[in-house]
Amino acid sequence: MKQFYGKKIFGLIDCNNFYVSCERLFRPDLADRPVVVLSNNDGCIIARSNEAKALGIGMGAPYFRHETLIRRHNIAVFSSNYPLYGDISQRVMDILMRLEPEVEVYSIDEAFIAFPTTKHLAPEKYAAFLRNTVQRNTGIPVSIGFGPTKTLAKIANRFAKKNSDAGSTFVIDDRHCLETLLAGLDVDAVWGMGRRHAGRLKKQGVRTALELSRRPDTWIRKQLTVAGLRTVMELRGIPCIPLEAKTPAKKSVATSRSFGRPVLTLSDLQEAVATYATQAACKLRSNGLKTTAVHVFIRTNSFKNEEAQYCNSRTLTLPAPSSHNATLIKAALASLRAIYRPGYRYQKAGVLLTGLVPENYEQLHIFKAPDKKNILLMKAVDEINQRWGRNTIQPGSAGFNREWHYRQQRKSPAYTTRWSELPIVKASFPETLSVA
DNA sequence: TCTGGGGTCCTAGGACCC
DNA sequence: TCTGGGGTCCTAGGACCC
Repeated sequence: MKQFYGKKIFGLIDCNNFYVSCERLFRPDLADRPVVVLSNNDGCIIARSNEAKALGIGMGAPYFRHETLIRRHNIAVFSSNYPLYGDISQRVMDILMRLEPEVEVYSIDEAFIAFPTTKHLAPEKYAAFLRNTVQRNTGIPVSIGFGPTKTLAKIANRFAKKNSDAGSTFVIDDRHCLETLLAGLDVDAVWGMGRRHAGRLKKQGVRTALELSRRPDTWIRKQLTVAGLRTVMELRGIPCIPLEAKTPAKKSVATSRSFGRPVLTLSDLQEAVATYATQAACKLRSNGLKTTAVHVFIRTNSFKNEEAQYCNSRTLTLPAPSSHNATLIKAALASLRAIYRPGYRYQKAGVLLTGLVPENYEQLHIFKAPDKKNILLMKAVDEINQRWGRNTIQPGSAGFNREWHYRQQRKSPAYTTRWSELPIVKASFPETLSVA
């Protein structure tokens, strides 16, 4: 780091087309074929291989709009397989954590690292080493960007991705390199500048990241609030967003899904909401948390202009923090009954838990002793479902027919997380092989 | 027929208190 | 009967991220 010497270097390691790369791990026959992965309910395309991108398939594009193109080009299509992606992600992160003391797991497919400039004398070489290690040990290709701030590491990473010939790594290491890069970068490609911000900036004549970085602070603050100002400082090479190596405690937990078909009746909605409350409660327990507020929402399909629209939500505060299925279901269903209106075609429902507290935090209810039996019961339920599959034991209110349940027609096996779905390898010896 | 899900942070405005 | 300013807390909505 020539001009940035003496400071910290931030690195962003980003798995290339992560979900697609995970699917390809166990399907080497797909190495050169275009591949896409779909969102829940097989609705949108949320990951594309480079070949699929080249065919013009955009991020988040509705699947049904591209069906013809997909057939014509023999594109492989997968429903999302989160247990698989989560497991592979963990393996990638484990490797990074073995090599670096400070790792921030930023998302399922990205991690930041930070180290003093003196630690690794040639960042270019170190980036190549990291990349090769992850590739060799997991089979997942990554791109790596280094820069003097997290925002600039993000930008370096973007150029690394485009630069697969140069080893999929890129280092921003002096003022000239930085300014050349920013001058060629659209504002909406800057981390933290979403569509709204970028639109407003462009109206005011700010088109590139370099132009943005040269605007006065007061102007930025007014247009984009303090978060925007932080981003601009980072573009100038001044670190404002620290590395967070310790995962902060969760503040909310949500479970929501679109339905596989429109839902009209209260009883179907009740099954769905009870199911989501159960899943959310399970997430709470696995994070060692309890909730104090249960929020429920329902909504019709806003893409259907010709249909009557309705959406509503309600929050219920619990008398004492809880993570017990029955308690959360009861609260969620009470809210649902209050907001349900007949005569609409509902498309989505969800349960959001907020006001989370650690499970050992005992805000005792005046009239009720803590229910030890329930705690043991939930523990047993979680262990059984963990071992035998998610719905082995479920509350009756979550329903058994589940006609509203979302579609997932093209899911790959849970190759690495279920014994029954492990890939099978068959080896055969060629006849000419002589055994000594 | 068919358009995802799960998060965080910031701000403005209202309620409330002294 | 009339009247002030400042502070805190909470919530809803908007913006962003992957």
